[in-house]
Amino acid sequence: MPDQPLRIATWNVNSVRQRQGHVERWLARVQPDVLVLQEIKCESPAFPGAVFEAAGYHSVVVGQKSYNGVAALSRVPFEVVHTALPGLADETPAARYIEILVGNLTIIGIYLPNGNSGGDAGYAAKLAWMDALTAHAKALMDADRDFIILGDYNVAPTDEDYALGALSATDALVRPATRAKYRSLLWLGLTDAIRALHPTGAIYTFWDYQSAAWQRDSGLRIDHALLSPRVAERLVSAMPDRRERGEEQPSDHVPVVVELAAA
DNA sequence: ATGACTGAGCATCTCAGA
Repeated sequence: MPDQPLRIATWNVNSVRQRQGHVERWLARVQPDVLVLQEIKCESPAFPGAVFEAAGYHSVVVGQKSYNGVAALSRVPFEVVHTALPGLADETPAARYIEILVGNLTIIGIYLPNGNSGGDAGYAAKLAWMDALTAHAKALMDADRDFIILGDYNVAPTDEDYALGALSATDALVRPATRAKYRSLLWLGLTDAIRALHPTGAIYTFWDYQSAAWQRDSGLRIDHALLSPRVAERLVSAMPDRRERGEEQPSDHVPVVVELAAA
């Protein structure tokens, strides 16, 4: 079955219950085919799926109390493939991973651990999560699958990806070990959708609530969409939707939208 | 030198976020 043109997006909403109206309005305005959400911050039964259903989107939810939580919304048919990152040695994994299949395309939504809390163990858990993600992506590559991994990576890949002073050099989002793991993922042969089309310049996806970060444009580029090789050939556009950060009571992240041509 | 937002939850403080 040939793949159709697709508009695929990711958005860390920082509580889906606080941002339900924002998401509804955004779906109506942008009309994505698939939207993956991060930091829904609720257990699955509390997810406002009926609201999105009324807007034409089916959903799959991987929730937990208070923290984390991911979901996928789709107006096209899909199958749920995984609700946790395969290969992660964690008895009770946090709700950070959803993998669905749309036609021949695997769509993976991730909320990668921040790594700044929990001391050395917390940072080690971030790196372990990245290792497991890379191993799984390699398995998909070896199986010759078409896929896109998008979401909140909590990694600013280069110094161009955060505003001067927005982070310290020792922050878990920019530490050399963090960036090395990210490059290991990229170097499987994946394409960073935003940088493929916009190789240089400040392009941010997050602005802290503190210190008037939005007003000063003191942002970070930490939400990414990585494409497998054949999917990268279909890439038409990729850009954060900055407009959402200027809305009332916004999330601190904005959506990132990727458009793919038909296969 | 400093500034300090937001959300959830056994809640008037703590943890986490980045």
